[in-house]
Amino acid sequence: MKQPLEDLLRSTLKHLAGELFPKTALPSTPLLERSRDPAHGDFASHVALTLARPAGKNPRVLAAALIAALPKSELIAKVEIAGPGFINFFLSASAYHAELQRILQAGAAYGRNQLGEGRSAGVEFVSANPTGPLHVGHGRNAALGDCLGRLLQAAGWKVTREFYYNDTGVQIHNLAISVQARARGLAPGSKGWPEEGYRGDYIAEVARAYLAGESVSVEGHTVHGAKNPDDLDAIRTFAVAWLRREQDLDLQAFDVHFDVYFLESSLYTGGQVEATVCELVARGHTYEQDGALWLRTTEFGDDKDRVMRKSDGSYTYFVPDVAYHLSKWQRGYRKAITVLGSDHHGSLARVHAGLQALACGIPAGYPDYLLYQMVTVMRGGQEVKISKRAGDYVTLRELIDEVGRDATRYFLVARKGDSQLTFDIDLARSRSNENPVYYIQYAHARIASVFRQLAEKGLRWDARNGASHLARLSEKHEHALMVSLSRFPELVETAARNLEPHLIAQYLRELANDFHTYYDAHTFIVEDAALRDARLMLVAATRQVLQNGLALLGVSAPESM
RNA sequence: GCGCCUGUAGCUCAGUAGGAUAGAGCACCGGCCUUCUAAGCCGGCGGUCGCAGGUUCGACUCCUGCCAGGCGCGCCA
Repeated sequence: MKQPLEDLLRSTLKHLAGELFPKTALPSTPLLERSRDPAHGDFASHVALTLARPAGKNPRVLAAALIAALPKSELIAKVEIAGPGFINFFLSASAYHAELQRILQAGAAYGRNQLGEGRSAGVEFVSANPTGPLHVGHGRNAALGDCLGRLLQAAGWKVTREFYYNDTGVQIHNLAISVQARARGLAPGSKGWPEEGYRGDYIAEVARAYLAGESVSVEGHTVHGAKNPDDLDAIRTFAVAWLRREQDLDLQAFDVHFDVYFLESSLYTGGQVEATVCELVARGHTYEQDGALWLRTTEFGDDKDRVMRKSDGSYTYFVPDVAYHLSKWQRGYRKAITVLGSDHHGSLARVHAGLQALACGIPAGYPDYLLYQMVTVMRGGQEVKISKRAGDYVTLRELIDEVGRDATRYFLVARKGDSQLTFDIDLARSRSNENPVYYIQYAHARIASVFRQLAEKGLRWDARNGASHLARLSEKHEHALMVSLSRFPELVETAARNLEPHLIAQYLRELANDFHTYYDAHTFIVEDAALRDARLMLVAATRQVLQNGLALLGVSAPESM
């Protein structure tokens, strides 16, 4: 709804450019914004204020000239100049009526846009190493990444969800020797227990299954427990598969699914790590010092140079990181997003620098990062310390079991990533009625109930009749609701562009509020068929947008509660 | 010491690429169920947008400097 008006305004301005104001002064930023105060109309433009200085004219004079040049449009009922030179647009009722019809015609597609133009986007998230169950922080990552994927799909991107993990290396070695110790009957802390071992009870479970010769199927292959506690390779393979499967079960319970599992080890076996280093050396961005090979990342905005190959000949983790992100580009992702805990933000500059040093056409900001701050968990009024090795931490599974999938997802995406999140389990559990997700779902359930009631009364909704009597929707609550509905596509666009899923959560709460207010103020199932059908049209459109919005969050839209 | 992030109502947080009188929820006080689900609605209370400068017609928003908190600064991953 905003776009046609924006286009109209911009083309009018282009027409006036050079005559009323210098051509170069035309801003590329949006010219329109939603008015906060209904007294200011539906949309407001401050373009006259912006142009006043370069034009050397009074903004109100500019505004008047702009309005005079504006072509007639069915969308616009009235245009006013206000204050120092704001232009306020009052949309016609028919503009909103047309939008209602658009919502019902588009259905699940309402709100989508073509920002991505069908290009390929890779969203990498969770990417937890298979050394233990997923915890709350992974939950935030999973919720953000999955919603982002949904948002980008809605914005016309072809999205691939990718999970990157390491199946070798130090942490995995610790995992293997921990399972081995358990298999030999050792308990954490006892004599012979490895210093860096993982102490959680789940390790004992892995050891038990290994000794019992159980089999594990994950990512399309099956691993059998070799039973032999001395075979560390077999233990490692089994443990990795076991924990990967556990994670997959958690993620499935969270309704999060991946298209690609990418193993860090494949970058070594496939030669990409070696190739990346050779390329960087060939580009002349490296030097040797103290027996190590360094990359001059400072030439590309990093604050210090980085070691790529240690003096013992092995690579630092930073090299596969670069090779991995290079592979994203090579695999066709024109947009790549890495969802990452902000405690790892130090690696951003390095990866960006490494990719730029390769000078292979990757744009400067590639990949995008969606960083999120730590989640602190409160239980019994106390913070639950997260210590993976001690095995004492809140798992994602526990949260889902206690709070429910919908509420957990909603909570974890409802806040901006860059603010810290306190997840109070007791509150979420014992006072779940106050949870905003129920408020939104309740609006949807109420609508479903309205249509059930209608059927029970032997009535049916005549959509065509409703469509021809939309002029009957003249109450202020109806107008407010129509305004909110029409904002949805703008929200999807902004949220996708800025990688901000929380905007959708925020919006849905407001939309639900508009609906509940309307519901309490007016009865929908009235005698007057014209009014009834028109109101049900608005209600049906609300249901559709609630569904579409909840779908973006991966939260269900229940028919009853 | 350096870098990134944060600081908005008693608490938890929004504030959509600088716009008009800063908004929700919770908490607290007071109203609303013989009528489509009260998991709801309405009203009230509550603010020096961390502090100080600067840019601008206009700053919660941009810049600088301070203060406070979180995270990160290894030939660890």
